[in-house]
This record gives sequence, structure tokens and C-alpha cells, in this order.
Amino acid sequence: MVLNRNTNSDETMPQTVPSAGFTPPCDYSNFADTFDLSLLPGGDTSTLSLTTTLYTNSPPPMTCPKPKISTTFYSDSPSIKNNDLDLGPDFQKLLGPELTKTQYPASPVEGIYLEVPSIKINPNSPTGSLSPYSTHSLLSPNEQYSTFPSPNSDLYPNSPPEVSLYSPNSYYSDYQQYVKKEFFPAYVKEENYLSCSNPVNYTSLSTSQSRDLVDLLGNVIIKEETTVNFDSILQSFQINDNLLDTYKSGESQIVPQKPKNDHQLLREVLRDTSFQKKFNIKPFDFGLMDNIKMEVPDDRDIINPCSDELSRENIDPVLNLAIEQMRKDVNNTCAVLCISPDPSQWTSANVLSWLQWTTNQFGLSNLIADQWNISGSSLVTLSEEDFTRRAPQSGSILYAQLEIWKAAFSEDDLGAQWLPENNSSNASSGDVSEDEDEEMSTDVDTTKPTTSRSTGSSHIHLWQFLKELLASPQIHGSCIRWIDRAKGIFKIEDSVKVARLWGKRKNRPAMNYDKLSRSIRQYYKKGIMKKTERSQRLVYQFCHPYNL
DNA sequence: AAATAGGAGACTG
DNA sequence: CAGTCTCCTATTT
Repeated sequence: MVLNRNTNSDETMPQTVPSAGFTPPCDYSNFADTFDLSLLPGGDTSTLSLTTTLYTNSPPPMTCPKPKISTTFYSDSPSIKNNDLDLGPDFQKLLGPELTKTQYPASPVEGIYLEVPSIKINPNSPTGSLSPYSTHSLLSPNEQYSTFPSPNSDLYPNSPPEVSLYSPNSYYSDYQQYVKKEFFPAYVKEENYLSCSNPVNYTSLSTSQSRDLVDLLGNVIIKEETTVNFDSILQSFQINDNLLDTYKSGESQIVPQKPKNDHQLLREVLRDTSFQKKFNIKPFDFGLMDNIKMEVPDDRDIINPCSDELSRENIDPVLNLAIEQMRKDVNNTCAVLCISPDPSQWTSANVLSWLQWTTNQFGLSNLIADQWNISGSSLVTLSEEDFTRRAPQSGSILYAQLEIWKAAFSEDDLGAQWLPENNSSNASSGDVSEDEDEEMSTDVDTTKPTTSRSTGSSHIHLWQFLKELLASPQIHGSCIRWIDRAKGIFKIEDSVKVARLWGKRKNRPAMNYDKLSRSIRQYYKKGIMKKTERSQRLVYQFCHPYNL
């Protein structure tokens, strides 16, 4: 974890700014979503090198009569390039191409971030003349963290804070919606962006809950400014957990945190504090963080040549270690169960064995096998609701675990890092594919268990593939996402990328959107897909029952 | 310029 | 033969 202090800014506030153009080599965001900070060991382990940055957005009053205080927790960010961050033509019109295009912030990668937007406008904004929105901190790296207002808004002192929890792993996709929602209500209406892509990770809280969180954030922020007492972070995440629990259980009040029976592996890993010595972590001295190097001699850590080498060492050591362990765990499980690391490749038998294994691991109640007689490609398209419908008690945990696996496999493709522990044969690893290979692939990998490898996704249908992409917004949300999950309406945000992914999956290097869309149009006749009533560009709709 | 629409033939499992 | 893939022309946004 490195604190990059933005020396260009003449603002007084110390800042935690990710390096510009930073492209993390891996997407650990999914992991981060399920990462339960309450697992972290107590006592002197409060020396962990977690950093909290708070940065603010300042929407103009006229577009935000009821300001929201939104909180984004994320401990990593997706490996998305800046050119993926297209906020749309309306946005560009308002902000000008320079701002929206090149100055969109690099992903704020390291640490755990608390985002509290819409507090107050900074009258001293150096870019204030550019647009009324220029104090929007996320749009201007130069002042990205330059304002540091109290969460207790003095702009709207009487408005009840409405707190939203955004998934850490859907930072960009949700952020687009967030921006549109918060700053362009009209635009939102027009395009139906009001529906949230991921209800599991998005919730509104009651006023009292909001105030609790805001109070807490206020304490954290005002006391510590850029560096935050780790206990406070823990506390905030416990609250966060409570809120999520509350949301999931449908209760309206904050409930005492239940002892968790999930994340066992992480618990064990994190209980072991030897990593502190290993990484020379010292109490609260974030300045020293610059010097922390990830001493991971393992050649599995060979970095994607196109990635930013510094990024590797910038990633929070704690998360890194846990992720490492998670990776090993998944590998081991693959070996034990003889299944592919790619859940979408699983046969129905694989699915069952994985479910059984996970159920045992977490001490969950037994599943009804009949409910789970599905292939891996179907499994990965299930929502959390689908999971809980089939397994009311354990659905959420199973879903979360599957998300981890999905992310893990995606990460595997990213940097060829997903090699089993004892197998360094490496399959002539020269094929570290291009920089943007953060996607699923079905490349034959000799290091993977051979069972259930031959068949599978080569026969996948386009509509299945699209649903697969849609099922992992944290990974593919930048190129395709649900607009209305219930109605099966989705939007292709990046046609080139989606086509490339499809071509990769089908081993058709010449695939492009022209051809892909032709295939989609074939679905019109077949009743698999249609255009929406009010036809919008790149927006399609699954017909019933394909939308399920 | 990019997306949409759909005809038509080729390819593949 | 189904399901694309490919190429194409015309039209719309």
C-alpha cells in the first residue's frame, strides 16, 4: 500500500491518491466483496496496513435536491482501463471530452475506501470554471481528494441522509449509474438507470441507520483525515456487515452482529499474524507503507508484462495474503474434487460435488440435490435470489463462494497465475496473453484437471454466454450489464469488447460486433431475444423464459 | 460513424 | 440440421 501524495495540489489536505493510469494486474474485487474485516485478528494486529481514504463528490444543488450520502467500500478495483470508462454522450456534452475521457480517475486501487459524496461544494476548486460539476471529485484527479468536508452536510442540514452501500466490486458499473442517478436525474429517467444492477449489494437504510453510519464516518474522517485508526475501520466494517445482514434478513434495524460461520479459511489465515513480521507492518505508520515490498518470490507472481509493476507491491499485503490463500484453497479443492477451476465448465455432477464440498466446509444444512441438477454454465448465471430460493439457509454463502471462484478463475486468465501449487511445468507460459485479458477464457490449460475439460463451453450459445457475462458485473460490468434484470433488459456498453470476448470463447478471432449482432438478430425470430419497446441502441431484451 | 435490419451462403459438430 | 459465422446491402440513429 502506497500513499501517493498529490504534491501538485495546493490544497492543504493530505491525500491518498492512486497513481494515474494505474492498472492492477488482477481483479480481486470479488474477493473484496466477500472479505469480512471482522475476521482480522485483534490486539496489536491493529497495525494492519489498511488505509482508508475518504473523498467527496459535490453535486450541484439544483440536480440534487435531496442529497444522498453514498458510501462505497472497496478494497480493490477492477482492472479496467480508462478507455473503458465511458460515461456516455450526455456526460461528455456537459463536461467536455477532456474531462470525461482522459481525466477520469485511475482506479483507486489500494486500501479500503470510504466514499462520501455530495457534501458541499468547494468554492476554491481550481477547475470551477470548467463546469458546475467540476467539484465532482472523481472526475478531476487534480482535486480528486482535495476537499474534505464533514459528512454532516452544512448544505442540506435538515435532509435525512440516505445511505447507500455499493458493492466494492461493481465500482465502475455502479459508479456510472451512480453518477447518472446523482447528477443527471433526467438522463436517468430516460434510460431507466434507476434500476440497480445488483440489489444484493445495494441497499437503502433507514434514517437512524444512516445517521449511525454517517456519524461513524464523521468520526473516522474528522479525527484521522487521511490515515485512519484501524479499529475505526474495523468498526465501520462491522457496521457495514450489520447493515448487509439487516438488508438480507429484511429487518429494519441494525442487529447485533451474528457470529459468522463463513470465511473459515480467511479466519484461519488472518488469525495467523506471522504475516505482520513477514511484511514488516508497523502500527499506523502509513508513511512506511511506501517501503513495503511484497516479498513473494513465487514465480507464479510473474507479472503480466503489460501491467504496472508497481501495482503489485501496492496492493494491500493483508488482502494479498488472504487472496493468495484463497487461490491455494481453490486449487486444492479443484484437485480434490477433480473439477475445473472454471465453474462454467462444470458438469452437473461437478456442480453437485462442489456444492456438497462447500456445504461441508461451512457446516451448512444439507441441500436438496434435485434442486441443483444443473450444469456449471447454468450455475454461474444464477442470482443470489436463485440460490436462496433453492437453499434458503445456505444460498447466500454458496453464492458468495461461487463468486469467489468466478473471480479466481477470471484472475487466472488474467495473468496465468492460477497454476497449481506443485506444478511448475507452466505449460510454456509464453502465452501470457495481451493486457486486456481479464476475461474468462476457455484456453486449454494443461495444468488444470483433465476431467470435464473436453466438453462444455465450446457449445455455448450466444445468449447463454451473454447471460454469463451479465452474471458477473464485477468483472464484465464495464462492457455489458443489466438495465432491468427482472425484465431481462440489458445493455452492451462496449460492443467491441463483448464481441472480442465472444470470439475468444468461440475461438473465432475475426468475431466483431457486426457479426455478433447478426447472431442476436437471429434470436428475434426464435423468440429468444427482442429489442425493447422503445428501441435503444445496444439495448436488448431476453424473451421469456430466457430472461430467468 | 456506428448501429440496426435482414438476405444469403458457408461452415461445423 | 441447428446454430452460428461471414459477407453483404440498405436504412436508421
